Amino acid sequence: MTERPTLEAVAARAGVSRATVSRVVNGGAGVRAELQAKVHQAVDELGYVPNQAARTLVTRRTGAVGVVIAEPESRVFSDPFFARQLRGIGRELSAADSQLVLLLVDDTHDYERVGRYLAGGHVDGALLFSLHRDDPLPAMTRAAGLPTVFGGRPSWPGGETDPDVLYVDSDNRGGARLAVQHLLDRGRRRIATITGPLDQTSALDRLNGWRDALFDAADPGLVAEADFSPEGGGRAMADLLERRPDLDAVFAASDLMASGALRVLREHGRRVPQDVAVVGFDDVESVAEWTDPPLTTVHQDIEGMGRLMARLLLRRLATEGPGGAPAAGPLSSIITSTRLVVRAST
Amino acid sequence: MTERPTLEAVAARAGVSRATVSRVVNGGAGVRAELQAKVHQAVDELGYVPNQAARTLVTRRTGAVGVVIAEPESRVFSDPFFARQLRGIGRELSAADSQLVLLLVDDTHDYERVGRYLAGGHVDGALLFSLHRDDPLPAMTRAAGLPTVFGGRPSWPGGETDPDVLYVDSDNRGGARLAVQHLLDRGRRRIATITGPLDQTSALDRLNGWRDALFDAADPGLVAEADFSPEGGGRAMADLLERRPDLDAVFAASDLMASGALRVLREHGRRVPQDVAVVGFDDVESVAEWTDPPLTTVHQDIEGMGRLMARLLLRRLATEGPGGAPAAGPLSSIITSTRLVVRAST
DNA sequence: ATTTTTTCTGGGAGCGCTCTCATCGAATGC
DNA sequence: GCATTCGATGAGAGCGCTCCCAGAAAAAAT
Repeated sequence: MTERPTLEAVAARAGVSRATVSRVVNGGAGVRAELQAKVHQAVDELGYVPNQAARTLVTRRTGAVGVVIAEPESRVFSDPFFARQLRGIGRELSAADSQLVLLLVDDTHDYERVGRYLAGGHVDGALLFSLHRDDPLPAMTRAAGLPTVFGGRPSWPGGETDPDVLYVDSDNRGGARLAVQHLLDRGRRRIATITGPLDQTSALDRLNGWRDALFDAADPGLVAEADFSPEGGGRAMADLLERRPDLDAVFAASDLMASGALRVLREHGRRVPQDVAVVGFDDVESVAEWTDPPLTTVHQDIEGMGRLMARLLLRRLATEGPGGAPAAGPLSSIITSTRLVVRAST
Repeated sequence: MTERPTLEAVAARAGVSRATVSRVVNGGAGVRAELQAKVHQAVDELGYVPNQAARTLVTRRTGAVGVVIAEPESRVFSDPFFARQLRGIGRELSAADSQLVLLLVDDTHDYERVGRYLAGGHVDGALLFSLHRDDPLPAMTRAAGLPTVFGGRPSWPGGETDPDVLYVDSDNRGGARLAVQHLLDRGRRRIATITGPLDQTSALDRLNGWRDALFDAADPGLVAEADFSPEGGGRAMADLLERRPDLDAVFAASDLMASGALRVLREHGRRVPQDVAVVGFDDVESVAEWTDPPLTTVHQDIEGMGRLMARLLLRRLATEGPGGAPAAGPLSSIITSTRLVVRAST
């Protein structure tokens, strides 16, 4: 590995000062065109690339944003939800010329390392996702003073109302109400629900939406908790069929779980939608459109949520960082709306 | 965001010098226990976290490794291959207390940003994956003098024999031979193949393995190129059925493509394995064991390959970096073996 | 022609850390 | 008891960069 050239070297070669090279490298404002050309030539000849560590040390900016997903890889890579959201984030950051750094937290031991990474100033801000109750990450980024935006409503006490806590979430509760109301409109009366892990607010909110719509008919015996996976959804469905063989509809809190439920219903000889109607949540095309029958589901704009998260963080960085504008109006969390997409499963 | 404490502040509080605090923070070798305790207390009280940029500036180490995947998110997140390999890498890096930084290259514009990130000294080394022919990344990391390990045999001229180029690959060609030989042993004679994108060496090698085993029977009309996806595999299968309705076996260069092929065969009323035998490649349980019928396939240890890549890179870093041991024997690329797993599709 | 203003450019401090080297006290050897 | 060695500590240089400020040069105004 040959020695990497420094600003100094470029300056010497171009016959100018370090300061001038620095100006040129950073846009060249206020430098004569002639000198700029000289500097550029020297940069090319030497193959100069600025040392980010040195730059970060003085500017306090890294140009990178950390995205932390606290789920086992297996889920991150199998649930299209993450991919979609990540794409939205990536697009937005890319447009702002920021680098997305994806950090996966798999086992507990990783928390410490990731925390150190975040607190160590490797990134300008953090996007945290899919948090479960008591996740230590929010406390970590807060202690580190790292601007953070959450994907999904935070679950800790007061988190929701704290103006310093920014999050992007979809209207889970409203969406769930929509789904269940639709089932009621179709004449269904014994409507079960398969929930996500109830230590996540999204799962909890969807369950509450189900309760809202059913009032007294919200029988706890019609609730089965799963984990957002197809297998979990299948198991929950089997469980429900055993407990309440007379159920005539199911609201699954994710498309993936709904797909598992559909399979189990088929195995039990129940026809969908004739015997049992099924509604999902997410509207991930690669799942909802390809199930048999295609799934009625609650649509949320996942990629858009990712974009919003990124945009919110970028705006926060722009106002809080050094040289930032003095707050162009307060930032606030965002709840995106949902809508029902009716296909053949209801 | 409150001012973050510096080493200086900790030193002042503990009543020692900066140097001593630095020693303690980095392991505490050669510092009296009494002082160590004092320093630790000061660190805790102040909530001190070392500034990585400053540290990196002098040590030239970041403690992070960049993993670059040059595929659209949609593929990265739907092909279990990446997840598995990533897990292997993550495990190994985690054990070495290094941070995995995942960089996704989606459109062409991203190359420049990722290149800048890699060259800018954000990471100590890079792991590059799934490269297509003429991918600019290898040239970038080489120009930046960044230690790099490749996933899959490099495709550029001389890349394979250059001792400076390290890669981990499985014996794709041998595996493909195994698969086709197995089909021959089963008495099949018109054996088609569905390949991956032929600008990737893994796809090319598997095609060559198919040719090896068939000799003269390797009819170009029995080859269809796809893209490693189920849909692509399905399309290729349909294509083959049209061109060679009398084929009696298919070797698909990935399990995902095989699954698509199985679906299309079923739709065309061909029974597997009676009418057409199918072999895949990868042995990703979540696919191969769940197809109908379960898939005979070539097994490769994907997670193990990820671990090997990481280990190779770490070893390279240990020897090349500042203060590195003077090369504990030369490093070399690794080809892992494959084996056939026979299930019900043949 | 002289002064004032405006543009450019360079000098130099300093970001927070590590690491070499000199220092100093204590422990050891004779 | 004095010279020698050794371990623990601190002083200080410097990593590569940005950015403030002063000074030089050019342009504009008097």
